[in-house]
Amino acid sequence: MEDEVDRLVAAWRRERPDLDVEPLEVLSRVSRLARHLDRARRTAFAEHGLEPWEFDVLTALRRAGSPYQLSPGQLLTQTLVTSGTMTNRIDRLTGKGLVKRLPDPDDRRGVLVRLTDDGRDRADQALAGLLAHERELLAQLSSGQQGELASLLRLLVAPFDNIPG
Amino acid sequence: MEDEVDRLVAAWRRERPDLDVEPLEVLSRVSRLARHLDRARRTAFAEHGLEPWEFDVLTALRRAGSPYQLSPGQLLTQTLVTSGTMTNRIDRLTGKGLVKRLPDPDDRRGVLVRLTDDGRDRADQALAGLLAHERELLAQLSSGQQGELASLLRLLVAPFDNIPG
DNA sequence: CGCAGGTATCTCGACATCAAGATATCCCCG
DNA sequence: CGGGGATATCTTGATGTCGAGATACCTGCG
Repeated sequence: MEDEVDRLVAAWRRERPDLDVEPLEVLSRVSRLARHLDRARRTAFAEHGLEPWEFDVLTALRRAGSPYQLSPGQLLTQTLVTSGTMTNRIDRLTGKGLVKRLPDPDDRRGVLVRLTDDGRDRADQALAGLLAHERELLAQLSSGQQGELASLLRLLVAPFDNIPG
Repeated sequence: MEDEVDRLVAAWRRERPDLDVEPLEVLSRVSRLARHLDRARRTAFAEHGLEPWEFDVLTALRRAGSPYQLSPGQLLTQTLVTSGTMTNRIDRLTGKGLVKRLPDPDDRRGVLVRLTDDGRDRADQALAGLLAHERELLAQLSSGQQGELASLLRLLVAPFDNIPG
């Protein structure tokens, strides 16, 4: 089955036969797939009354384990947004009663963001819903193919995640 | 080499051992990699005085081949943005002298967006720069691995691209 | 002890995006 | 030929994000 990137690459080969556009076969597919996934996630979360960005923050806290709290700085590295964005997100989630801010007892510059009980339940429900949707998308691939894909992607992501940038 | 998704999955297995979080191995990596790529692209394009969204539009027109023109609607499907966004983008690119709007001779509702000579040169330069950067990122993978990765990704993207959504 | 540099978070203004609706035009079918 | 639904583009208002800078606090060195 052909996809938009096949068409895109074919067009470049016609218009710019002097260039090697092979990298696009991988990286344009990653970007486009991510864009489609964003839309699908938005739909999936709407069933639980959450926005994708809310899910990202709540689940980061949920994963931290009891007492479900992290500093804003830790949340930054997990969600790949800037500090201004995170401040704003925490404000809004606080307004919805899903998280609350506590002073960090060990560092008076710092703050700890903690999940409320309601926030925890929402995160758990939305995660289950998301996984159900994602399993459908991945039904295209055998279990072995999924593992292989994950491994190849890891090779590309690891440099970003490990060499801080 | 471990990445953030490995840590993320391990955390879920600890916190929610009842759930099968396997889908995240693939799809969370796609989302995170796309996010890193966005940042890298932003840096690469800055060398040519372009924003990523400008690149997306200009290259779509460039790929169309002489006379380098498409309707806004055709640009929508290629760039995965909404119509309001595209109107805004065309306005701004027009202001920078990189594209111009022409009436569609065959449909008075319609418009054709055409690349200017300057826009064409910018697109060509930025593409060459982007490919150079992307080749570095992909140096982690052998040629065979790149092909395999591209094929697996195609399986996931194709349903979105072919069943209009 | 005191200061310089680093770190954590927040503030602010600019900007790009989206969703929904408005407007103009097309096209098929009766 | 005329009306109704589809289509193409643009408008509007709300919102989320970013980048740069401000503020408060920590830390190590002299």
